[in-house]
Amino acid sequence: MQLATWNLNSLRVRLPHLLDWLAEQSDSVVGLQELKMADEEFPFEALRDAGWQAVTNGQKTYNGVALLARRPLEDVQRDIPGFDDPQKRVIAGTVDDLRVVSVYVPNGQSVDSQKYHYKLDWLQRFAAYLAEEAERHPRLAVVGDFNVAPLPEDTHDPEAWEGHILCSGPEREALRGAMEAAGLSDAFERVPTPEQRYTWWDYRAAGFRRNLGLRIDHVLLSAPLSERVESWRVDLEPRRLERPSDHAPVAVTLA
DNA sequence: ATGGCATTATGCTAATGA
Repeated sequence: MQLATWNLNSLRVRLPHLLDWLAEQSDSVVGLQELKMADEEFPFEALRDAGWQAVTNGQKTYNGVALLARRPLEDVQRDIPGFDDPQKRVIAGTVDDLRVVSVYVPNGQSVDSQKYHYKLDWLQRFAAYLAEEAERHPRLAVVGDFNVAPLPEDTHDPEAWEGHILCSGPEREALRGAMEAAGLSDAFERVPTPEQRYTWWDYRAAGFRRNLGLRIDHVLLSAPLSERVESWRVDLEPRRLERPSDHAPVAVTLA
């Protein structure tokens, strides 16, 4: 089976891309981010017709996350319990014996901005939540847009990005701390380094054509799942289409 | 250092993203 994640940057605009991409995916659980759409508008019917169940935590204009699966999604949890946050960034569900979380971590705007501190606080809350989820669910997968490039080589220009938003020390430490607290490891690190590792490219300055990308979308796995990783890939085809999302889908296959 | 491009909305300018 396969675990995947895709920040769509508007489900309304990207629904045709999503349906085309889903048609090529076999047994999968897919996390989506940046739906920018309220749950009442979510295209449940189009997805059901395509063979996918969906659970959503939507929001108008900003944020919004979902989980898709070909099999029933149960025990659905929206948001981080006990954290009063109006931004819809988390949804969790269970498919068979697999617990999956779809997350859209705050962007942070710029280092030391108000949004940056919100991001760091948010990651602390998320870490505590993941630690609890990991205790409850030995087979835990956390997929999404983490808005953190973990390593210098996860950017096209490590010197230029060093210390900037998505790459600052506190952000990287917060992500690593969350992973350690929950016993999660990056599926990317379980496979030989692929030729293409970036998952996001700036719309501006022909970022995709020049491959000026970042690796900020991740599939994190608890130990029992980590051992089952067979491959990690980023699908570039949707990024080449007209009016693409600025993110490409990432998929990890498990034995 | 800035903007570059895209999406959305108490819309034609401003906020946000990464």
